[in-house]
Amino acid sequence: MTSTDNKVGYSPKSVRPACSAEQAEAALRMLEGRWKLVIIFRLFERPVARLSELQRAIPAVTQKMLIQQLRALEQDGIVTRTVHAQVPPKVEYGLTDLGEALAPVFEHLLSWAARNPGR
Amino acid sequence: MTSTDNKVGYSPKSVRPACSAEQAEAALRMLEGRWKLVIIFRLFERPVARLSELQRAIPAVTQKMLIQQLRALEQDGIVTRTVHAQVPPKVEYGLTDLGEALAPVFEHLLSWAARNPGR
DNA sequence: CCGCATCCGCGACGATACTG
DNA sequence: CAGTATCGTCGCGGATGCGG
Repeated sequence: MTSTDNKVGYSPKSVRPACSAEQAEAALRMLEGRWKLVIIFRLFERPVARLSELQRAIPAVTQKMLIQQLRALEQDGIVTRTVHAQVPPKVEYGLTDLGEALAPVFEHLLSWAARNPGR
Repeated sequence: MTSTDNKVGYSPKSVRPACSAEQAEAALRMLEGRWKLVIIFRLFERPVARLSELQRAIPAVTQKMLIQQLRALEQDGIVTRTVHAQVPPKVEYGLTDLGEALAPVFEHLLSWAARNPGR
């Protein structure tokens, strides 16, 4: 894929929709937000993570935003939230099937990240 | 810090990093924002688009945000901006090689969008 | 100690009107 | 047609408090 002659004959769309524009924008809405993609990315490398673990894995995020975005992701059926009623409290987060279905997206996103200059 | 404990043994569903976490988060930063992904998505189906065309394609976005996000994407080397000095003014936007490299990401993202319930 | 909610301040974002 | 200016709203960061 290193050849640049791929641009020749670039008349049609290089990305096939595969879904309606409304579905696409709806999907983008549930992935937008300052930390959602980062959270999902971390949940891929640690499928069952406590809140404190996610905090340690993503030091830049505040606890408030972490909880807030996790709840939103839970509402959208992307992450699971399991509360263990005990002392000290223990809440574990994970990915649903829908969340794990994002794996190929992240794989290509990460290879793209490795490709770009970073700026 | 980057030497995170490699507690392997996870199921094969995990995503292979393929790049550093810093690169990943840097990449996510340049794709975050309310409309950037939608704009890129539209630029895939219309590789050379004027501002008014993008406005028509994305009715929900305001002109201010459209220009603002396009400038940010241009700064990050994802979209190109071509000004034609004439009357009436004509400015065309397109994808750079880096932007077009996002194609596989969008393909999987769109198939994921078609899969999820939408909500 | 861990998970979570609340109050405050700022910057991103939405809506409208205006300029070249 | 492309872009700017202005104002109001809301997402987000920071700090604090509270229950288990």
